[in-house]
Amino acid sequence: MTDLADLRLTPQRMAVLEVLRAADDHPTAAEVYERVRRTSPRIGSATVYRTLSLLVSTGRALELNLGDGAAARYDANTCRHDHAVCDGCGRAVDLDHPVPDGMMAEIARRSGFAITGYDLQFRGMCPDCQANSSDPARAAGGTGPTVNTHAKGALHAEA
Amino acid sequence: MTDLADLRLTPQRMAVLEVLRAADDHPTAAEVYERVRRTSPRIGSATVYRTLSLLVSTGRALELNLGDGAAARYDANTCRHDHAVCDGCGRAVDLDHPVPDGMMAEIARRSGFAITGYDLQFRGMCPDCQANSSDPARAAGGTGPTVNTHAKGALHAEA
DNA sequence: AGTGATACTGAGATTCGTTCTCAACCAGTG
DNA sequence: CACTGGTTGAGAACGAATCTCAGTATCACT
Ligand SMILES: [Zn+2]
Ligand SMILES: [Zn+2]
Ligand SMILES: [Zn+2]
Ligand SMILES: [Zn+2]
Repeated sequence: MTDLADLRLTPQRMAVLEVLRAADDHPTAAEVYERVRRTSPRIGSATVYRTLSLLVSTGRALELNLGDGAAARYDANTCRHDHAVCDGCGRAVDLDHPVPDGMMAEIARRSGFAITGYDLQFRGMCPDCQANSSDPARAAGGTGPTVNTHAKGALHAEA
Repeated sequence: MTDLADLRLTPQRMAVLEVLRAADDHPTAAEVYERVRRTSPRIGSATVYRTLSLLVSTGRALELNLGDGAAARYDANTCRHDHAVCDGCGRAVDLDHPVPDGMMAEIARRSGFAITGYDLQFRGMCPDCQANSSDPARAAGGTGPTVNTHAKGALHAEA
């Protein structure tokens, strides 16, 4: 990967990068901020946001938009990978799955696009939340996330 | 609170649904609001947001989170389909392509998740923006024309 | 008609994530 | 030492989306 030579390695940036590298989950910027403050209490949130986008734009981190409209998440695992997102607890686990190369070529051919990449997330229930599906209490460590209402109804006109 | 079995087809909801059905792009809530106001000037944005999520939760529209951190987009085409998003102009075109069923089963098996669905967006340059790529107005994304996974540019002092 | 129950609306306030502004703060260079 | 340019941090500002709540519309039953 790109080396850090072209970056000014300030203590704040170092702290952010270390927090991100130590994270096994996929923390949001706010979570990174919170963790960085434990070792660098004087850091400002603007610096964390700035550093995260710097890391992303230089290929040292990935920004994940898991599609639920929530905050962006950051991933120090820069190898191309996709995620499975739990509708219950919001956890996102890494997927190391084979991507059919022919599929992207086919899409490019049929759409006329010059495809440069793709984002793919699976959604479902993680094993923990499947076990606790009848229990309204949160799974271990779960940050009360997305209440997914899949109720169906019918619009009926009376006029 | 609201029992979805008791839904009324009010003029406001009618107007939102018609705007969405008439849209060939994938408008954001703000764009839907703007268009609805042309025929229903008294409508409030809260009603538009409420109606859109109502349409989504009752299966009459899809909410798209195209992953660039921008606003959600809405789609009256409720058939399962994916999108190709242009890094140049932001346009999102529908893709009608088959995703191998075996892939989802494999993901489910390996992750332990109970997979209920997936979100997939391709990114790249649409034909129009490819033609105008000689114009150095803006080339925010990677300029690589071939299949390249999330090419990251060198760090440039971001404005 | 009237009455009450319930759903819906719209204006504004509020929340949340993120970016911007700007004075102060280093780190180099001469 | 002063100069210069990148960096920081506090708070303001921003855009998207939701919430609050009083007022309105529509229903069921008389
Ligand atoms: Zn879960
Ligand atoms: Zn990951
Ligand atoms: Zn384009
Ligand atoms: Zn579509």
